[in-house]
Amino acid sequence: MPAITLPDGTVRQFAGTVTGTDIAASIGPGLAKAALAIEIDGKLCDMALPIPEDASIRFVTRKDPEALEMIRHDAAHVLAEAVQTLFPGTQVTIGPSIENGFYYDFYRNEPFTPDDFAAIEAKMKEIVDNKAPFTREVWPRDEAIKFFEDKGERFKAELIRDLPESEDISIYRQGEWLDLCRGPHLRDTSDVGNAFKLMKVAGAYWRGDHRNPMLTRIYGTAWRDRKELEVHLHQLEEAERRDHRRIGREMDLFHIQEEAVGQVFWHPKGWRLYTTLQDYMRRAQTRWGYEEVRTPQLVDRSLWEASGHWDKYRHHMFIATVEDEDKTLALKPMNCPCHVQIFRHGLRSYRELPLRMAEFGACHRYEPSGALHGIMRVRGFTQDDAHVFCTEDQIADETVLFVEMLSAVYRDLGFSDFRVKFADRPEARAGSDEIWDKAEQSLKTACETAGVTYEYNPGEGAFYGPKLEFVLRDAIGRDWQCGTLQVDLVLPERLDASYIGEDSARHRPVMLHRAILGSFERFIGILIEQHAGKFPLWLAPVQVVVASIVSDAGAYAEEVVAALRKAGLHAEADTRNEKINAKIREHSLARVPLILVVGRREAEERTVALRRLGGATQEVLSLDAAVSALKLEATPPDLLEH
RNA sequence: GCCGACAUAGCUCAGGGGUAGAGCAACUGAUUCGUAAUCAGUAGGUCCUCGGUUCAAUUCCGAGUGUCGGCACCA
Repeated sequence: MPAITLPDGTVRQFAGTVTGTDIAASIGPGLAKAALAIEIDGKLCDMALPIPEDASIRFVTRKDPEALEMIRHDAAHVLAEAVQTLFPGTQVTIGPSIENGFYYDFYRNEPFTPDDFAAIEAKMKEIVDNKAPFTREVWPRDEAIKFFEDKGERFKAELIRDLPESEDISIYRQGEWLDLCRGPHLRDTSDVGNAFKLMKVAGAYWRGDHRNPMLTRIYGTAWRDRKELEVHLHQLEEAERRDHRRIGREMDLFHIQEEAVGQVFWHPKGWRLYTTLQDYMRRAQTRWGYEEVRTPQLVDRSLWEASGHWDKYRHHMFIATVEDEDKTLALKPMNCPCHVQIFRHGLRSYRELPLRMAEFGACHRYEPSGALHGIMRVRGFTQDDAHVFCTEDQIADETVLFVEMLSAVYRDLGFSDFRVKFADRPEARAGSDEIWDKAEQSLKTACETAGVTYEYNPGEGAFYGPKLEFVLRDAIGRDWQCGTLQVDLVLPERLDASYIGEDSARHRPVMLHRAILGSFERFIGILIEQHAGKFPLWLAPVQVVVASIVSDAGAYAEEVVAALRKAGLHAEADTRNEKINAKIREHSLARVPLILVVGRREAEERTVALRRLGGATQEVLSLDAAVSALKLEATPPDLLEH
């Protein structure tokens, strides 16, 4: 006699074991039709699952987030059935739901191509239209393994073998087809609906390990209805329009070419953006008590051996030799060992700590070819790097200070939203467990002091210490890891850094590695995509174009430009023999934030007609008023008087 | 690095075993115009590189390089 408690608190008694389907039917035909799944005591289950005992339940309908996830998961099953029907001999592996959709990994000698999509999608629609119920069965482990092995499905058999003994081996059937699956699933294949689309094929390693065979993965997107699908496809187009590689070309900011793979040729406008950002960061560093340094690009192998990088990262370092000298040097992949050299040059006193040493450090790393991506992932880049040499007691205060600085910088650059992840010891690491215990504990304490809440990112720390990762979210909801704060008790030891304490004895300092932007290249890529190239005025490479209407106003336009430049603005004159419509269109497409239109009238009255990017209206100002207003408006946020 | 796709004018792209095509941009000329495209003309190419097949390859085949999408990697 199970008593079923509904979300509104009412309790219904049933004569014997019931299912979600029974309960929904007993409540009403509307719900019976709408309920796709049932949550039993907080656990999402199939509608058809028998409920023998008292339980609190809740029905999941198409509008619930869980339903969308199930639609995607079911779509993956439907995809797998379609593929195995059309391409016999293909082995199935796994197919989860993911953000915006699903994928399924197959093993097949011949990989799929997007040309196969039409046929696969057609077959999927057929399967959906068949309205085949998803039914759950629990099989004995040995039987399941034998079944899949006999079918030649060695990946599935391996999955079952690796399931914990305590777990049921559940099999879901949909019509003729079946798959090992934890579930839960929707009622039948028609619940998947018609708002799905196959998107791309890709290679993926079995179980994510590059030593395993390569599978062929088919990605799809799936939604509740066609309208949601359309919105998603539209967002993808929008993201493509924001692509920093495209905007970089359109705005003439930078390029990359074959002779310098993974390295950026900054064009004048891109470099202006870069230096504006660098100037800003330099001011921030000064304000927060950093000293700037500069260290060599090429450093002898012995230093990298001492730091441990040679051992671990040699294959990712650019090595340089000269014919006349028997030496091996490496382009620095990071700055920390060099900063330690400055620290240990001469005796340091505890009075100097915390010592904050910053460098816009140009680094080179031989990134795997497949990792390269525009200017976001490159082989030559510049970090806004710094190392804080301090005592263990100072870690907490330094963390507080750093989080304060990072928040201010992100806010000034237009990012208000960021999360923190705590990455602890990786498998391959330097230093004893004791040291790691200490480093992780002090970083946790520091987070508490700084009021930083974080999520765990297990095993993702640097080889010399745990780290905080600062992940910011851009205008279209994508996450980017930029900032980092790492506690390092290993390198000071390895590179023999010390200071004289109050007790006149030598002590090891702690090293905090930290960056806010990460790398300029990557961060500028993010900035471009965040703003879709429409930068805030202070960052815009061309801030103002003065466009003349008639050639008689040309001289005045030049005069306006000169006045703006004198005030420190990046201004250009457009006195070409073109119609004003054409000029406005062109500079608007070039994402110039401000256009000053000048014709005969403005020249006579010494005024300008100000038009803002995207705006339909204009504002007529005197030249002097315009110059001082724009100068103020173009002031970097950290230099504004509050 | 691995799997797949792609590489044609500055850009976006079409084409195809036998003089290489469009739009935009560029250049020249005319036009002097009031808030998102004035008109006309001209020029522009090792069809990524190297090899093979062929009477003939930019096109077909192979290798390499690069880019793109994933996977793996990201000190």
